[in-house]
Amino acid sequence: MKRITILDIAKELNITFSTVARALNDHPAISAATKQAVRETADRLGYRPNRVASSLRSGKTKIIGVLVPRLDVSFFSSVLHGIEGVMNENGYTILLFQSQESIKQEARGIETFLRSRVDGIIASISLETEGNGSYSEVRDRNIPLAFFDRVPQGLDVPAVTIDDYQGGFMATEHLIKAGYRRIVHINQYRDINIFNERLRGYLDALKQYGLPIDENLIIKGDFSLEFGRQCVRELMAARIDFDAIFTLEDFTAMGVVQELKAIGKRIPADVGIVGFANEAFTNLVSPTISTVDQCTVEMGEEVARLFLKLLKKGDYYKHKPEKIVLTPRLLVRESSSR
Amino acid sequence: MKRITILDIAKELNITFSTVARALNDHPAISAATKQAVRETADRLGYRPNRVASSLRSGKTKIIGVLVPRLDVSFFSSVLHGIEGVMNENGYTILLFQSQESIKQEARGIETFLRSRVDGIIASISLETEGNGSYSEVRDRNIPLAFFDRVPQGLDVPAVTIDDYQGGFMATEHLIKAGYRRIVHINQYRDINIFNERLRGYLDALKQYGLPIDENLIIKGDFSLEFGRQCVRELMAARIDFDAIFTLEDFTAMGVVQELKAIGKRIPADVGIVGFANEAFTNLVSPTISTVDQCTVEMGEEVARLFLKLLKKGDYYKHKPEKIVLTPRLLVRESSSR
DNA sequence: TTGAAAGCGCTAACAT
DNA sequence: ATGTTAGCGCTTTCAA
Repeated sequence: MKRITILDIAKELNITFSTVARALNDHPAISAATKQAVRETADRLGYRPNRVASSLRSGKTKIIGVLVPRLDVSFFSSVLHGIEGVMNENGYTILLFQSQESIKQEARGIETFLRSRVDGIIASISLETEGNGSYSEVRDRNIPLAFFDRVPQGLDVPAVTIDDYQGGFMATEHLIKAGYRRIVHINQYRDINIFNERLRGYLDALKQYGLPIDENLIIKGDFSLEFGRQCVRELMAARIDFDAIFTLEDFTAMGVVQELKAIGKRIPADVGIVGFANEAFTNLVSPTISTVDQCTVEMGEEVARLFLKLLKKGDYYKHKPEKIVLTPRLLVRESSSR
Repeated sequence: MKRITILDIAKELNITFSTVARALNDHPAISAATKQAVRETADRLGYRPNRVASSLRSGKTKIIGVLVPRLDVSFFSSVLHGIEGVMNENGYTILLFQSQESIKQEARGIETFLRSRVDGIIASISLETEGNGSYSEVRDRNIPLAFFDRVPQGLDVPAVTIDDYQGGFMATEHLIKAGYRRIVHINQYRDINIFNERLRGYLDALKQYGLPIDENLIIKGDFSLEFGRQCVRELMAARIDFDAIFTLEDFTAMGVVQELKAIGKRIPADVGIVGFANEAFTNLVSPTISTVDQCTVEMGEEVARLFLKLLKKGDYYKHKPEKIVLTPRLLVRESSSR
């Protein structure tokens, strides 16, 4: 099947291709009759506008690059769901790239986006990324850029995040108000802003309620269910006294719950638990796990909208970048209700 | 910052732009010295090849359109994770579109892909799609096309699926062997091939083990946790005797478990449960739920590889389309172990 | 209201 | 080993 171009339509109708182009783009100077004829012929011949050609000429691709760490993590796929939904409604298509949490792969993604001449980039940085990664170059080329959740520290760019500080604070405050006093916090060993913020929230809540800060209660490691179990084992082995655990994310909390149940601790009577992320399972397991909801789909939609605003403004880097901070929702469930 | 083209590099070095183009593409006829000089200048000037131009000229975009129902469903985001991983390694980028389970939106997706001149399309059809949807047109245009999991019935195309028949059979057989005799099956009201296959597996297992088929035990509805609960309530209200339930997917199974526990039934002693999909929570709840694993990431990787083979062959629609059927894994857990 | 013509940045056939 | 040339299919300016 031969590829139909505006030239073929023009020949059919004995007009020039530029008239066809204008008719298809609903140019005001073209007569209704011509437009009608052009559209019918286009349909009849099975014409599909060639976006590649139009992009080359116009310099706009109507494509947005989205760079996420990995899509088998429900947080990122939910956000992507939100981004795609809004972008789609506004006539943009998503070019997708996973960094797989690798800084090198992240750089490849940006390179690909640059070569593909995307109209802009939305990203969440990899765990390995330090400083600005390859993002300064995007900025230098005046390509609009927005981040969600994980934002490079050094770059003053538009971003949508949740208030991780507040999330950490709320979780801890809730545990304190429920009467827990020796609250363990399991964090991550890497220097990632959002994780540091949750820790800061934890510390400030303790301070505000006059509780001592005990370094023995602050654990850093990698996050996983297994790590949660290990933490409990180590706390017990070291005979460290505790009556609650606030974890950086839900899988760790799940591990904590499993191990505590295994050694006969009652939840929430003996130990209160709060996780982070509102993974689907937290509301299905027994006891249901209290957690902090990160408004994933909303975050995606917000970053997409913020991005569209940015695109309209032009001069992306001349204005003060807009930052949207969503308020996390504390979901109190059985694991901390006593 | 001015956009650098091969012409700028050529001017710097006093050679022609075609030499530059060849040097950049590592053409054998170009001297090592020239290549070296060109690459250095390209780096120095911050040159990025323009893929849009190269695509227009070459007719290849190195972009694959991926059309999925929705990314907030973990099945699809996991498969996409697999697809992107393999495609990425092979130099392809993913253009993403969600049909949101709507046939109209699905058609828009295909239209977008066609206009974007993607090198091929990988898709899983929407629940609304009947017949071939808009896919016949893709075929007519000789654009390579492959499906995963949900495949249009009428089109003979390459596809990766799991053996849903076998999944249904294994689940049912396992329940029979565990001593359950009155096995309910909760299915979906729509005429979707993969769902029908699971039902067929259920029926055949009953037949093979000489158990009667009781229409009262076959329920059709929409899938959700709430529907699972409702089914149990209705079975009880109608005083229908049953000792096991095999559901079409895990959330329904979860609802079934919750409702049964609520009315004091013991699992697996009184009622055995098997779900389908191996959602993350099935291994975390209590009792852990037996389920059928769909090999999601593997499915994505397989469909990507199948696709790459297809691309190499050319003449996509002249060969007999390859179909890969993955064997599902039955995961026996507490909910059906007695 | 329509036509003519230039050019976006490459690839690739042909020429030297 | 390098240069010349002709497009790919559009958008857009200028002219009629």
